[in-house]
Formats: sequence, C-alpha cells, structure tokens
Amino acid sequence: MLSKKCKYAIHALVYLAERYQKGPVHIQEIAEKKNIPKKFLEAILLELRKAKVLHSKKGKGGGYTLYQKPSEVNLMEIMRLMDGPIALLPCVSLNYYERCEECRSEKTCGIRDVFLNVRDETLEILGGSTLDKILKREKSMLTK
Amino acid sequence: MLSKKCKYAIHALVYLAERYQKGPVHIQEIAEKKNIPKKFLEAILLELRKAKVLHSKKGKGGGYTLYQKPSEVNLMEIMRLMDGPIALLPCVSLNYYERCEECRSEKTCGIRDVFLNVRDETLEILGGSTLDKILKREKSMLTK
DNA sequence: CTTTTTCCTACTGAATTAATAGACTTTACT
DNA sequence: AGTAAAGTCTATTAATTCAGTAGGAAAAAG
Repeated sequence: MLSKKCKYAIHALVYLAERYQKGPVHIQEIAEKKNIPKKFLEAILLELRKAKVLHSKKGKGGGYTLYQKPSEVNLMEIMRLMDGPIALLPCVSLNYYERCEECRSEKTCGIRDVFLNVRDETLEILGGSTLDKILKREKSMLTK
Repeated sequence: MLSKKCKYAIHALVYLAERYQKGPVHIQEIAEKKNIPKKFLEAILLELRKAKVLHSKKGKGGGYTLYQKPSEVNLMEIMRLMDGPIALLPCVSLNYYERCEECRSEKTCGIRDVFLNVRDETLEILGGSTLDKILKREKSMLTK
C-alpha cells in the first residue's frame, strides 16, 4: 500500500499540474483543496523540491510550481521518492537492490522470477502514468 | 514490499509442496532448511492452518502438510492472508476496499484508474503463480 | 505415563508512519 | 526601514506495525 505521504504527494502534484504556468501556488491552497494537513504537506513539498520535482519561491507572491512539464513527471519516480522501492522483494528491486538471505541462488529461485514479472508490469504502468495523462483522463471522465 | 512473515510463509509452502504426499513435516525441519526463526514460523504455519491452506497433526509423528494440491495454492491468496491487501490503494482493493478520503468521485479519479490497472496486472501474475509452477521452474533452472 | 509435536496467549523492542510545534529566512510592498 | 506573507528547517511525539520471544497447555503415539 502507498503511504499517506505518497498519496498526498500525488494529489498535490496533480493539482499543481492543473495550475501549470499559472503562477506559484501556496501550500495553504493545496492543503485546503486536497484535504491534506498543512504542516505535513509542507514537509512533502520540501522533499519534492529537493528532488527537483518542484520549484519554490519564498515570500509574498511565492509558492510552488512544477519544475518540469506535467508530461515529464510520472508516478514511478514520485513513488520511489516518497515510499522507496516499488518492487515487492529487495532482490528484484532496481533502485534498492539487496540480496535475499533466504535464497540459495537468485538464478534458480522460482519465487524471484514471479516478482520480477510483477515489478516489470508495475513499472511499465507507473512509468507511463504522467501528470498530464492523469489530468486528461479526469477531464474526459467528467464530460461523460 | 512483502513482510518477512509473508516471505517466510511462501518459502515454507514451497518446501511443503516439494514434500507433498511424503508425510507430515516438522516445523523444526522447515525452520532449519529455510533459515526461519522457529517460533516465528510456528505462528505463521498456525495461521495458514486456520485459513485451511495447511493441515496439521499433533504429537509424535505429527507435523504439517498441504491441505490442497500444490497446483491449487497460489501466491495471491498467500499474500492476502499474510500481508492483507495487494492493491496499492484502498479504493481499488477487491478484498479490503475502503473509500478514498481525498477523492471527490471515484468515477472521475485519474489516479485511481492507474492503480486499478496495476492491481489487475499484479493479480493476474500472482494468481497464476501456483506452488507447483514455482517448483517446476526451480527444477528446470537447476538443470541448465 | 512419557515423549514428541503442535497450539495458544501474552509480551517486547525496534522501526516506521503520520503528523505537530516553533522558530528562522526570504521576498514584496508600502 | 518595517511589516506581512510566504517557504525552510530542526526537533519531537503518539500510534501503529513488524519481527520475534517466552512459556506453558493440549493432543497423539507408543
């Protein structure tokens, strides 16, 4: 399961994608619209800024904006930033790999093979899920 | 990520599948062969027995056996038993569904759609991963 | 009636999650 | 210069989950 932190991050980013190129957005505004505790959201956005997903401006008239175009931000990278590994086993993780203690050999592990498969399918979907696609889908669903 | 509990459960079940129809297997034996803390494994096997995945016999000559054929036990059900939901969001979970607080409407949520997709692909793979298939794969990989 | 094995209840330490508090810094505007 | 409006940063905390342990009760076999 995704952590609340990660869910909040995704919701905030979708909101910012909607406001793309319409000037900085306050933490306060996002927190209210998306029902996220302000202080918690603060920490999340700060982390996303440090990872160069967001850009920020301090002081009056400040706020947050996307660092890149909505079509260049996908859920795979957001989830990795917020929750760490996407794979279900450390031994099939691309970014957080760790050897399996239980297994004799990775080559012959029939379990590993399954989760390698799950990982690949999952990354395929998440990697293709960009903010602009999510937005587009929401809009098209509204008119139906 | 899978919990250790779930990983232990899978390894134990694969071991029991290997010994299918060769008489009851002791907790002790599984614990040693698979490097699992005995007391912890005890609790896990007990849970699997209550879920009718395993059958047990007490006393001398006792031990654990699979309740069903190895071809009838898949990773989807094991993971649900051990770790709960497989879906990444409560609002797309089949067995542990909960409404999303953040979302206005599930119908028009562009985020939900992505994770519905991930869930379907994941269940497809895990549901098809039966103990006998895992065993077969391990054996075929050994001879290579 | 003793040995072997599973069954059951309760507990614990460590880590993670989901926040909250409060002071600091930067910027725009008057 | 002064002030209000933002984001920045460090620390703390309460609750929950995870991973495992302890110790004895119950059942079956011989």
